[in-house]
Amino acid sequence: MPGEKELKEKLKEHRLTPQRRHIFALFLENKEKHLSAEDVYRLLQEKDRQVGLATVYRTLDLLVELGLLQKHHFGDGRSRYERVQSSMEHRHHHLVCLKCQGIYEVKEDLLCHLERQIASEHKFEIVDHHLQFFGYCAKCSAKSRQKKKEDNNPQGG
Amino acid sequence: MPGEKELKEKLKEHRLTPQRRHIFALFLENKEKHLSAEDVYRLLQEKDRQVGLATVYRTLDLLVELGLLQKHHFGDGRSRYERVQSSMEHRHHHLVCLKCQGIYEVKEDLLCHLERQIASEHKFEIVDHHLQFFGYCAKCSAKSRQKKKEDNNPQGG
DNA sequence: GTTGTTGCAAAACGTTTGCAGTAAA
DNA sequence: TTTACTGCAAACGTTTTGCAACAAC
Repeated sequence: MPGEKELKEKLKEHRLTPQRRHIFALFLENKEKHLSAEDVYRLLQEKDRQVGLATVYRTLDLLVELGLLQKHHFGDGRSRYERVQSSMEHRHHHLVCLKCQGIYEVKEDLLCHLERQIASEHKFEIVDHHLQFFGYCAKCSAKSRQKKKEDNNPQGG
Repeated sequence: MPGEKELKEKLKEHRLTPQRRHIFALFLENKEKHLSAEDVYRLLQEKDRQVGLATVYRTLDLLVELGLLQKHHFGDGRSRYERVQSSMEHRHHHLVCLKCQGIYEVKEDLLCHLERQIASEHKFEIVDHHLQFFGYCAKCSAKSRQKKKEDNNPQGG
């Protein structure tokens, strides 16, 4: 399994169990996805790699602690997890569609400068940031414009 | 009550009830605070303005929908609400201390340019953004440095 | 008087925990 | 063999919901 070595190294005194391998592997297969605990549980079940939900939660916590995963809160009531790429690539932002709940990634990170400025101005030691843009994706935006049109001309114009 | 007119105007077809006035008033008195539903419930209780918890939740939802409050997710498992100032001032960011859970505000908004750029590049209609910096506030940062020192010299040096 | 709103209690939801059995080291 | 880990079920804290009583309009 690719990435197995990384997992083993990071685990250190922790044990390398099948459950932990399965969960980590799932994130390697879904690098761009933002999976909830429930997603992980369900996806493993579908692959006949059933892992108890409590174990899923405990493992996700552990992998975050080890720096292998990143935890996000997009405001839909559940936490979502994502593979942390190399530290170079790890900075990116999210576009959260308020209509379809889709999550899109923005690759650039243009906050380094801002981060330094804020850190020195506010005497706050920054270790991470989350930047989320809320709005409407192209698809939903088009639909919404369509609907507005219809509302203004209910007879159909 | 200051701001009452604004509430009445925004409510439109909704009804202006004592409960809604009390909750909105609480946010006018706590412009810089990030109150959870439980906070609102408890604070009103202390002021002999008891409102049922379910009503607190329903009202907070409504006030967000009306654009009077903003909902935040700082990752501590509960939603927090904050008064939306005039649209000019409404953009600001948060410093979340990972140690003491303190939330500090950064007044500037330097993302307008970035927002426009992302909107056009990704064909995403941005209506809001949340920018959170995670790290350690001055107080906790000092404590942490102190602790590290002690760990390196356990005999005390 | 009509209809939206409230408060309560119950339920739902995501998440955590206690514990006995299991398996990695 | 030791000790960490797992799975289950029960508990937890936050949020939502059904419903009858109530109050704003």
